[in-house]
Amino acid sequence: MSVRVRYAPSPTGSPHVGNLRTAIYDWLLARKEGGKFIARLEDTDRSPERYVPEGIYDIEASLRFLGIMPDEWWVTGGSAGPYVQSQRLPIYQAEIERVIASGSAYRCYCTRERLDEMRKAQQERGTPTGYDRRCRFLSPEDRARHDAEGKPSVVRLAMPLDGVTVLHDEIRGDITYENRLQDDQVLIKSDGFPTYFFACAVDDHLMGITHIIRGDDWLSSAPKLVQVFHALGYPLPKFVHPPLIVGADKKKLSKRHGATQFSWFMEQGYLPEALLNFLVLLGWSAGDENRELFTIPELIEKFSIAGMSEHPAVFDYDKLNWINGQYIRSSEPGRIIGLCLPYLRKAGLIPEPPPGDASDEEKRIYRETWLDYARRIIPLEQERMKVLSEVVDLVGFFFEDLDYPNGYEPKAVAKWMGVAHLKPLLEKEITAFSALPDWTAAALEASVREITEELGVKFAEVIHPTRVAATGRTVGPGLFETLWALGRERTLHRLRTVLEKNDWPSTGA
RNA sequence: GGGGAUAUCGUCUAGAGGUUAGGACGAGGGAUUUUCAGUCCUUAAGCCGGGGUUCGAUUCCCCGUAUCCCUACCA
Repeated sequence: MSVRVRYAPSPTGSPHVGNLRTAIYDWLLARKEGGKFIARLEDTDRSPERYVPEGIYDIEASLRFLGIMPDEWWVTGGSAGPYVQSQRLPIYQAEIERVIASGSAYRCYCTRERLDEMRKAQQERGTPTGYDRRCRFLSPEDRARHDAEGKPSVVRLAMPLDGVTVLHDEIRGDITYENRLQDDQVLIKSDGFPTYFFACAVDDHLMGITHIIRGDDWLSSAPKLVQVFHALGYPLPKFVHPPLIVGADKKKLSKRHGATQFSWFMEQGYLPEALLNFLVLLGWSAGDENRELFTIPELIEKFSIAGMSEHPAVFDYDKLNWINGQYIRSSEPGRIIGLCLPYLRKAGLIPEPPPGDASDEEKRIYRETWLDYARRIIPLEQERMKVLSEVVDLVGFFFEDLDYPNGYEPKAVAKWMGVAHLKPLLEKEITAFSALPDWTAAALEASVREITEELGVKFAEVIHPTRVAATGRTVGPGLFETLWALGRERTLHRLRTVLEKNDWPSTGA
């Protein structure tokens, strides 16, 4: 039987990174085994906090971003649809009637109040909590009476009262649970919607799912799911419970650990392959290969359930940044430029492009003024970026109108704009740069080295003040590439401005 | 309270009944250099505890401990 795996998110907003890691595992397994990757929307919880209709777009965007497109899902359909649980109600209805008729499930008329009180009392007594099964043993007459009265009800699983349920997890092996300790799980809620357990079993069976891959947090309730499969008379798929992703405090990763929503990572400028690479490694390893960076084809080839770890993994933002930096550095500059432009526009460093119906002339000017400039600059910072959004801070000084000393780092000014040889240096540079036949990094360097000689100072004593005068800061790409990228006009303008406005010590004249 | 899972450097992990317990992130040091970054070299850092099995356990078993997860008409 060919492998079919599913990613089953709930539309509660932008998916959690742990959730997407599971999707990645699903996808890798499907690709590795030549199977199908299916996505199914689990929207059976209709409470306003848990049902965010727009959340579905975040899910789609995340999958697209990562490049892990389902073979069958609600967007494109498929032979086992519909792939949205709220559209499958009649299916659940038919199946639950069958299970009730078989005696493996029963209607429960207990009110929430009674359930709450019962639980409270159990907690106070220190006894295990759980439904007391009152309705399980209702007489047919009582049952008929409740139904006749139109009492609201839920349907519960009639959990076996003794014996054990053995779950074979592909990562951890056999796990044994005592049935008497399992609750009579609600399968159909009073609003008619199925709960996770029921919908999951029905859908996974009907969709031909061969491997249920889901977080470790499902492990303790797994026997209930297994019994639902039994009650329905379905064969069991394979179960895979990867370890949880946790925060630095070892607790299940959540909002309070910082960013966990996938959308945040997309906004920050993490590359898809970096995120995928990092997430895969959080709970899986290629074995004896001492390597952290894997291409997607390599991951598909090497992936296996056997390589999955069984203990939780702390989400390490530092390592993610390192991996992302690696991918940024090894990307084609053109790609990075294209990805960075939106950040520059958003920050107001470059304007929005002219509209489609603008004149060719306008478009040409935009391109030459902004795009060509950005194209010169961004590659200079490529090896410094950890995330794309950093480009704004990194290249800001290229775009901003520096009007000395406004926009200059005070510390940089204090350190270098008071040195004795600054004035002759600037004067010589302005003269030399104006006359430079070719505005290239090499020519600029030759020129500055010559000036250094004339001034009789160390190279560093020329480099640093020149950098500060031209950029307003002490750090950045190599000085000559910086000046080259800045262009002759901007460079001269900035040097002249410093020359004019600097607070020169009185010369005694 | 009950149940389940897990335990190798700070973090992600590899590993085998006998190894100098390997790699990576991060941290420290050094080199390169015009700064930062990068790159290269380098250092420190680990088998939870106690029993048992065994000639020999970090590795296998048991117990303990710790941590996490579940304990909803949420998934």
